Amino acid sequence: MKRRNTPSKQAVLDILSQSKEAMSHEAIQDKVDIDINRATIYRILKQFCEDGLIHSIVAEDGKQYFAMYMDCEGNTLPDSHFHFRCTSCQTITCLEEKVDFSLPQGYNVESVNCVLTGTCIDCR
Amino acid sequence: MKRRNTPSKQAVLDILSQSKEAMSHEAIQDKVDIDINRATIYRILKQFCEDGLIHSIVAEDGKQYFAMYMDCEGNTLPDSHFHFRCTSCQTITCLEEKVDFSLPQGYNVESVNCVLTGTCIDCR
DNA sequence: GTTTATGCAAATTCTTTGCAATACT
DNA sequence: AGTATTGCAAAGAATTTGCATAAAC
Repeated sequence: MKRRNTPSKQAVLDILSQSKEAMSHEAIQDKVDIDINRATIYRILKQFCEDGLIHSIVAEDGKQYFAMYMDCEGNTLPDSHFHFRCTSCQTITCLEEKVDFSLPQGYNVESVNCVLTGTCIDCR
Repeated sequence: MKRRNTPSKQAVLDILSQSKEAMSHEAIQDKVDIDINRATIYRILKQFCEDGLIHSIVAEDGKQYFAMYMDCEGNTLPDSHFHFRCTSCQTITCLEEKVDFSLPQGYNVESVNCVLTGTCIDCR
């Protein structure tokens, strides 16, 4: 399936590129300057994930959050990094800290979903 | 609120004690030998979590999974350990591997939700 | 002109809640 | 008797899907 460039995709990408935090679908919809349908946003995000443009994590609240694979300075994040979810300001940040582990032999890891929950420095 | 002992709670606890894996609400309901209402199971699990008897994690599928704080041999698991979710056999196992990280100063962690997804040794 | 994207509404799935009935202690 | 627990049905929230229309290439 060939991808097409559309205003909706561009808008979602713009928002995510400007965000230091991983955003929920709802937050993206709120921030986007044009009206995009909920389902469309979900489809765009899914596509971006498939294309490796962004990554998604699922937090303890059971919701998905999306973020670029790059931080604001344009540095690529390590494939598997920790995320921090602040229960006070509700933000989810990508941490520099890489997830490090060793598995029993024979296990094969395809994806990593690590979220630490608590209060961030701005909220304590 | 004082806790009472009931057949439903006992049944749920029995199932979880015998399981090497973290179980979804649905799996528990299927395995329990008596009929327990869905809502009741959720309430029991929530209570067990509050009491620190079991722990819950949320996997990438957005669902909650529950497991004892002890493994089958009766050894207590570390507070924060990795979980492994096999996309082939759909099981979620508590790993011995402890989640290890260091946070920027000022961050305060209350809970840890770490799930590695892939294929386990039995499924490759 | 084809094929991908979108909007809309409805459907799914997991989880929670209100409330009346039941069962512990 | 008094309070915790349960079942039932309905409500909620997040996400997905089918389908007709619109927009990209």
